[in-house]
Amino acid sequence: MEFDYSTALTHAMGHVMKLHKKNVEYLIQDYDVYPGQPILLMRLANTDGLMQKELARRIQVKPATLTVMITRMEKCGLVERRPDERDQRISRVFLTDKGRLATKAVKEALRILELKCFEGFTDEEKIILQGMLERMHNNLETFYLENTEPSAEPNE
Amino acid sequence: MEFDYSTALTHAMGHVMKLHKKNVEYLIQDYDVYPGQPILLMRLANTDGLMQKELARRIQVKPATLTVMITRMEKCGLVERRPDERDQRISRVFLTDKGRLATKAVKEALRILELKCFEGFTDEEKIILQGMLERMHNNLETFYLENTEPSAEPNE
DNA sequence: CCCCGTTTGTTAGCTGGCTAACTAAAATGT
DNA sequence: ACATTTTAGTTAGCCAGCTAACAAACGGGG
Repeated sequence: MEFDYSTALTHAMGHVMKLHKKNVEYLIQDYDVYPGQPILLMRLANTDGLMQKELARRIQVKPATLTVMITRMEKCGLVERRPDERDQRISRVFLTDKGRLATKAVKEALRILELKCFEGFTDEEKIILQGMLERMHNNLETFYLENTEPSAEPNE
Repeated sequence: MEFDYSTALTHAMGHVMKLHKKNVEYLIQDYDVYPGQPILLMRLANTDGLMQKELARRIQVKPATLTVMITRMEKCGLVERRPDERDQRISRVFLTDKGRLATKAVKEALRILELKCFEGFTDEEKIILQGMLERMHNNLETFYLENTEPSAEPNE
């Protein structure tokens, strides 16, 4: 009656995501884009000019992490910071022209890879998978909140 | 006719895995075990005494990465290196008693989390998901090999 | 008006992943 | 038997993620 993690579904899922990441890196290697940046570029392509805190929240990363990434990307000329006029604490992040070009390439790479990844899948299967992922996410989030924020049921 | 990565299934899957990792980190925080180590400990619990290269291959990590991890874990007293008697280049990695204790706790945490993650899933659904993950893995691996090792069809 | 708490962002220092360049030991070949 | 190549592991230096401690700007209360 042993639990064998090597057969766990989350373990298999981790391997798939690792392989996906390796593929992304291969496809974007000719641009000045590093491993963590595609997801950030996709977010910026969608909505430019967010403040860093909000941007960090959207891509599920801590503000401190984003600071370093943005600084690097600014040096590469992919993005630029512009201070907010009203609130001097805030700096808003925008894509440069070079950034927009890189974003286009990254988006195409991700599109191709998504196609390849689900080759042979029916639309119905993809919908089923999406539903499962949502349920997993809910389960994990509930578990996390229950453990870290035992604010509910304070007594008894 | 735009591709929107925020709706991509791999994107959703990445979020699920991130949340999973956050939960693992929460559950093991009281032990001298760091984020990348659970998967390594699980492997060692399964088969002790592997040479580093083989161990790296099993957990899908480069040998250089493993060197640093093992060195740190050796300092923490979780594992120990023993030189191979026949081949002086090889060092084999073993769990210590402390390592075995930590492994037990990690395994329990992963078991609980796996249960929570798939709460509400039927056995059939889990089998379906497993099949999908295998197909995704195959698709991505095939794509990677086709691109990086165009050894097949050398001409024409 | 000024002090104090809050919010935004940065810096420092850690783990973990990678590649590239290196060392040392073993295996091979002439 | 010696030189060469191959293999295992390490080191250095990079990017990405985190936490903790900090600086600077905003805002509200007395």
